Amino acid sequence: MPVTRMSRLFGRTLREAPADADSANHQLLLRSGLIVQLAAGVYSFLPPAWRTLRKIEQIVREEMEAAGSQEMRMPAIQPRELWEESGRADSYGPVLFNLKDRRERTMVLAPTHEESVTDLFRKIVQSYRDLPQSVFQMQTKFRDEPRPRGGLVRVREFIMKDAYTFDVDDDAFQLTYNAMRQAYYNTFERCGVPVVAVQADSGAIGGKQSEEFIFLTEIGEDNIILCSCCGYAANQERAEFTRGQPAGTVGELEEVETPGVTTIEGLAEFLDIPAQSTAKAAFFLVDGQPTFAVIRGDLEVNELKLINALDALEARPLLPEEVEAAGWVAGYASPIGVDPARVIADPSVVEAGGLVAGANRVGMHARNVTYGRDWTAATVADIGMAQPGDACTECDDALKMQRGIELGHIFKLGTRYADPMEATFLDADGERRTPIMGCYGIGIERLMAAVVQANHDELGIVWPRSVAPFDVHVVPLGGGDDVTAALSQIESQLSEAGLQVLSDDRDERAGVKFNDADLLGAPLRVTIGSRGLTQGQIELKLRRDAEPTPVPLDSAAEAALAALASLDG
RNA sequence: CGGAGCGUGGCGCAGCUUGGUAGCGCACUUGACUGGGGGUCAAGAGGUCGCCGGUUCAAAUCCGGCCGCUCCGACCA
Repeated sequence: MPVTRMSRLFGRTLREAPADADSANHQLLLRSGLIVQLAAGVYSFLPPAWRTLRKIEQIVREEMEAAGSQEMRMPAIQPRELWEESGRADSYGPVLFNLKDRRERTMVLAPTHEESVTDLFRKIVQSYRDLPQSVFQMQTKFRDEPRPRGGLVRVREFIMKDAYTFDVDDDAFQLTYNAMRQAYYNTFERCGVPVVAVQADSGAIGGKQSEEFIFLTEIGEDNIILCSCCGYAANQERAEFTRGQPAGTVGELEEVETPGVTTIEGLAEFLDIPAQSTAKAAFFLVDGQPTFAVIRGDLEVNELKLINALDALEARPLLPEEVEAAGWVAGYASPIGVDPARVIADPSVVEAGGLVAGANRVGMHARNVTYGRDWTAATVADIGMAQPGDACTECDDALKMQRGIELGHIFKLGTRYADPMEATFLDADGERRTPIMGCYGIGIERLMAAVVQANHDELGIVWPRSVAPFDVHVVPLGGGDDVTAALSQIESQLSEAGLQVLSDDRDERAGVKFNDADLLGAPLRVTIGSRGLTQGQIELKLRRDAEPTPVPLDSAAEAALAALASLDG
């Protein structure tokens, strides 16, 4: 393997990070000259970064193949009709990069490949004898994200590993899913990034159950609810929680004057009652329909749960004028008298008994508002947002919340795509059946960012050996004949041993070379200087260690291999 | 899409309020010295000050419009 010369390396290190970079990984990736931004959410990956990305890809590839998946390739350019067939042209619409070919036909740049693979399935698979099937691809995908951010964390053009599986039934699927789940743990472990699997919402991909593999870090963009007692972990989007003691009252419905009181906090204070004794109304436009959501006053509505409970596609808070048009009084709204078909209630208000709610008149609230007696809702469902401190549904311990980055997401798709696209097979009885699909994604560049975030210090990156762009960073000091001779000996011994070697052949001072070596973060540094050579010694230093170790020049290569081997354990 | 901020040499920034020859640090080139944690000295190269328009004798600076980038939110594997 040829030695890479620092003087020839395409890219430069920076002493100061560009002002745009916020997180440690983004700053280090820029400072070390690994990535260069071209546009918002669009980056170039210079040679060392590309080496790392290929190593990550290879780990992913090995684990996918070990799980029985076959690598393949699918088109990035696709006719928009394919997306209309699955029904996602609209739901995924704004994220799709659209383009027209010379015949004015509308094409899209694929953001993901469920449609493509389902199309392939129906063209290829006819019999249960052909199942199960598992394929994967690592390709560039394109998403016109509303807001790229965090360096490589959310970008618009990125490599994604996606695997897709097809099984004859739920039982068979579960085996496939479990194997993939294990492959995910293996993959992240090998890349040196700790992850936690959490229950998640399946979002625009669709389907029934899904789990995200989260790297917990303060720079993450997802909120993760965790129970340190029993291990429950879920994205806040769908986390469940116990609602605590109801604080309802018993009595006749009666109105009470509450001038100027329009918030739950104000109401609780004005009437000297706990927020748990109040009902909160929140108004949403759900798939175009004004919807009245009711939840206990101390809780917040989780819009995603709301959408899922109503089997809807989208929701947003109503604008003030829309609230008025619906006949509701912001700040004093009451579910009493509202068409139950437009009301959705959280169990917290149903179970509580009498609560203080609005009276649908400015300046008036009502006491003892009781579900079932005074009002009802067509839908009663969990629409509450779990918060840190809420009780775990499994063990009643207090839940915690941490930020995290979603590195992988695995889904049970069920028949979400096979149904609309009419992908079927014949079973042993000659009956036409629909395959149970799964899909399994990993963002490759995002994973690299997580590797850096999880493996750095104040001086630079500390690459895990498995994905380091170079195994060894050789630093010759001075250009004396003794150094030159030892350098050439070491370089050839290390590269003949199969190591990837970066050699700093620049005429720079020691400090400059050491700082760049720390920044670039190769696991092992080999320092060759006259000072040591007079005793026949060179120095080895693991990047993660503070101090170098002198070793005899003659056995330096073996010592280097041993030092690297010590990292793999 | 709503809110905030920023666009001046490769990177980090000053200059703008009060219009008048575009500056500093790092990096880069050449030379000398130096040589184990971003060294010193000397001499250099490099910028239509994001773009377009306006005001003015004169615009980086004032005014209008647009574009780009970042952050918060919305949204989003």
